[in-house]
Amino acid sequence: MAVTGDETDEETELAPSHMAAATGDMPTYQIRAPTTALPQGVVMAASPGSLHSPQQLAEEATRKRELRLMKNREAAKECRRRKKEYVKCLESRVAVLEVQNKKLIEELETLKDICSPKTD
DNA sequence: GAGTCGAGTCGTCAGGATCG
DNA sequence: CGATCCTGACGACTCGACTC
Repeated sequence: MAVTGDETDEETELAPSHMAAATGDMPTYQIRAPTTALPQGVVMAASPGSLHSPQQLAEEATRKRELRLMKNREAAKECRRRKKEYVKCLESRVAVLEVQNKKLIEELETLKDICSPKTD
């Protein structure tokens, strides 16, 4: 499958935050970062003071919409990246806990053997 | 090879959360 | 309170596996 190579292995603390609100489930893996950086190639629109004709207003509206779509596109990508990372994090935690659980069960069996009265 | 299916990805919209 | 951010949901698209 031709997939975008956006895998990262950075160790980020994924802090569940607000929003157990609506449907409750799905904890969020949201990291509020100061992302004021615009996607490459984005040029800020002309200052609002310089608008005149309806055509210019329409162009401004179009520019705003395109900028919003572009930002949202990037936001969606980032959101999906974080979600993948969160899931990966959960999966590795599951793996660790499974090993831990297995060890505890083994330990329990050993202790049972030691403590159980011999019936010979 | 053509058709179908399931899984994955992407862009967009809607609406709640947050910020200034 | 308007602007912006974040994310679930949806539809469109692609790709590989499978069947005929």
